[in-house]
Formats: sequence, structure tokens, C-alpha cells
Amino acid sequence: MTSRLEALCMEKGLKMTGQRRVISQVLSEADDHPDVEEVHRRAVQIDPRISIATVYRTMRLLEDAQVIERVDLGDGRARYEEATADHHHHLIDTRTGRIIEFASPELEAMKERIAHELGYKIVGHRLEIYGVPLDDAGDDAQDEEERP
Amino acid sequence: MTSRLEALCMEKGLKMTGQRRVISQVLSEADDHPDVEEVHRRAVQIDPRISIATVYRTMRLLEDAQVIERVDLGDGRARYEEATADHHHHLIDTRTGRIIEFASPELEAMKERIAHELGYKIVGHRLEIYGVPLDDAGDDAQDEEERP
DNA sequence: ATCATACTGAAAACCGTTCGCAATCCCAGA
DNA sequence: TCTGGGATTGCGAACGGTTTTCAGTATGAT
Repeated sequence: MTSRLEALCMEKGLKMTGQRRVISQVLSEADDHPDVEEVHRRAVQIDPRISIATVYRTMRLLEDAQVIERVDLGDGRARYEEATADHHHHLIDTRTGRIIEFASPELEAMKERIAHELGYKIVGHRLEIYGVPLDDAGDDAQDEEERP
Repeated sequence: MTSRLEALCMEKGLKMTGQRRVISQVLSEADDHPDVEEVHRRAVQIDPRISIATVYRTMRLLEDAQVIERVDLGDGRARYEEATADHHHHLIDTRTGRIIEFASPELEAMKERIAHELGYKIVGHRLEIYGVPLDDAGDDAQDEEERP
């Protein structure tokens, strides 16, 4: 069965090897933001003969083909998500590591305006919010020592 | 002569060694966002016997003491700036690498609101805008291939 | 001045990522 | 369907930024 991303790859004219098929499948099924190691872990479960180097190479390939997008969440390793048309950003739950995506047209407009005021045209941007759930934010939220 | 940051370090009760004094001086005089290697380069000019390991250690120390702040501009290495009371963000000129700081109370409020709507309390956040100058944005700005 | 303690330099270890190379695979063309 | 040759792979080595180890040194409280 050909996965969503595999179809996309073929559309883009990428040579479809067994490894790329497996990685595409893994990424199609992922609903989180896995890093390379995690993608490899999942890929190996489908076909044990996939090396981490190939995962690295394939992620870069898919990124260049704009099939996936790299997300730098400041934890020192690259994470990935499927490429989407709309710009969105991430709220990271510092307690659990959960990542919540959100979009805000107003925010986009405001950034656009700020850049313009500074004499610049935006070619890219990223916003990350680190937070703790409101309900249990009372205890150690104040001196939560994060190194984002 | 004791530099601004050196005074701050003493206030915080940090043991002031020769190396820390020099690094504090370098950071006090910096008006840009140097990475560790750059700080080391400048420090060595004042006292050649400072090792890069000490710079790494001192930067971490000063960061933990909230004397300086680490800025991750997505270029794979840590950059630093003096800690400030107000939250500000960075606009990076992708042509020249120039970094422009800016602050926007409205932006802060909007982020606060967004996080709140998602049920979160903000403990940290960062926004980076990558852009090109408006005046010469016409040529290759469209397909500027950045990997931020 | 003394001394325990914290700090330093140098080199090795680390971690995520990329590269070099020989072996292997994919697929356009026959 | 078979084949040839460029693209892709696995492995291990290399890489760049950062941290650590360890023996030697400097600091500042006494």
C-alpha cells in the first residue's frame, strides 16, 4: 500500500527505493514531531535493514523537496512534520514535552508589520512558546528552570 | 578597571578569577551577539592564556546567574547577549547576518492571549524573523533558500 | 600567610549530523 | 524481460559545537 507521502514523492519525481518507501510510511503515520532517531526506530520496525545514515539523507531529501518541514524546537536535534500550506507555530508543554500547533493570522500580520517598520521583507520566521498547563501552573511554574 | 558585567558578577557572589574578569569585560564591550568562539577570540587578545573550555564554562555560569542570555538563532551554535529586563526578539538579515533587536508589547500580549486560549501559562518564548532589506528585496528574495 | 575549595588548560569524550567509499539497487531503454 | 550505469545504501570514519575528565593552579575565607 502506498502511503500519502510516498505518492507525494513520486509526484515530485523522486526515485522510490525500499527505504524511502518505509520512511515515507513512517512519516505518513506520525502525528507527532519525531526526530531522526525516532524515525529510524520506527522504520527499523518495518524493515530492520535501514541505516540511520539513510534516514538522515532521506529527511534532507524530503525537506528539500518540501514534502516535510524541519522544526527546530531548541532541544539540539532536528524534528520533522509534514509540510503544510499554512504557517503555524508551536507551543511546547515544558512539563510533558507535548507539542501543540497553533496558527494566528493576526500574529502573522503583526510580524509582517514589524518587519516592514524595520525596513525588512520577511523570508522566514519562527515562534515558539514554552508553557505549562494553566490548571497546575501554581506550584513550580515560577522558577521552572528551562534551557530552551 | 572593573567592567559592568564584572560588577554584576560580584553582586551575585561569583568567584572572580582573572579569566572571568576578562570574559566579563569582553561581554560588556560587545554590542553584537557573539558566539563562544568569538568571545574566546576577543578574550585571548586581552589575555592569551584563556582556553576555549573556560569560555564555555564561564558562559554557562553567567547564563545560569542570569547575567547573560543565550540566543539560539538557528545557526547551530549558541550566541549570547547581556540579560535584559524586557523581552525582545531578533530579526536576522539573511543577506548580511546582521541582527536587529525589537520589542513589541502588542506581540507579547497576543502571545499571552494565544497561550491562554490553549490553556497554558507562558514560561518562555522566542520569535525570530528572517528577512531581507525592503529596498533590494526584488531580486532573489523569492527563492532565497534558507535553512533556518 | 595558609589551606580547602573551586577553577583552569589540555585533551579526550560526546552527540547529532555528514561524508567517503565500495557494494547494491532502481528503472529507462533495448 | 533483461541489462547497464547512475543513483542510493550501509558502514564507519569524520565533523563541529559542546561537555567532561583529570592533574595542576589560583582564589578568598580564615
